[in-house]
Amino acid sequence: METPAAPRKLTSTAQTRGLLMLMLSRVRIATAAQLASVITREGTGVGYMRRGLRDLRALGFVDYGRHSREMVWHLTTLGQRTVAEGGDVAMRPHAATGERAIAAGLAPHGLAVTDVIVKWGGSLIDWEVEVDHTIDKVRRVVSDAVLYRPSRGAEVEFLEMDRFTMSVSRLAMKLRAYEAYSQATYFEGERGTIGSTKSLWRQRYPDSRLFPVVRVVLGGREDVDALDRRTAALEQRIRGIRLRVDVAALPRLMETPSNKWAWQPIGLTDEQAQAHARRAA
DNA sequence: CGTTTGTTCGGACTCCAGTA
DNA sequence: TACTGGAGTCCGAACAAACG
Repeated sequence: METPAAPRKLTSTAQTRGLLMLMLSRVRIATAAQLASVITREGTGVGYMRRGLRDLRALGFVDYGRHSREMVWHLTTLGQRTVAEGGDVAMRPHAATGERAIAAGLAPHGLAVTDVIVKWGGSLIDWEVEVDHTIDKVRRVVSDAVLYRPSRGAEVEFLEMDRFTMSVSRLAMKLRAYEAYSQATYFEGERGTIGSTKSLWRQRYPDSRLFPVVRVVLGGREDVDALDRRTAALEQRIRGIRLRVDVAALPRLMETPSNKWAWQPIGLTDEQAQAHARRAA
């Protein structure tokens, strides 16, 4: 590939650079430490990641913005196009690069989402961030992240990050928006003929028996008790919601191996969700 | 033996508390 | 309020070790 005059010898392997590009295309923004923890154990390899990132920056594929002390990395538009042309992963053509999010001071939210994605483990390829689910002309719900992994009757899971920046009632409204999305229908068939009504969400996730679980991660505070109180308040607000909602506190998740993560269900149980699905059918 | 990966160290930066 | 010095981090580069 013709590159804009590489100023010096590259100090990283093509393999790591490719991996970095791939990871950044999935999580959108990340710190060097976060990226390192995906492929090496905690603490090691950060310097190595930095080398790769520096090379990629010299090549024009990535850039960084500052969030206080930390460098927050993101793909450039050139980088995004390159990943898309690589063909290994599906890239949305007009996805934002993350540069603006960092500049706007939204880095902490994005980094928290990245934290969960990275710590969750599994394949980064299976994640997509900032996914737009349009309900109708005025309503839509944008998922912080979607995990493409079959789970509990659905082919994906939704991830929502809350950093104590919105009120509990607004958080509840977002979950109600998910509920609306789960129940929205559209009419299929010619005007005036006998068509059929179908669930909107099945257009996008046709291989799911049940509407996906919404996982809410509460962060923004180290105080776990405060987060628990928020969980309880949220549970109150969404009482009777026809949606499976699981909640967990970010500080707890960060200190626990991901296979032991404990999620607290505050919406429907799997059985209830199945019963609803049968009744609707 | 050249390349790749991990570690160490100095410098630069940011945050914060104390002071005028 | 503006300034300053200290403390703590993070970055980058040099160095060392492991690898094929």
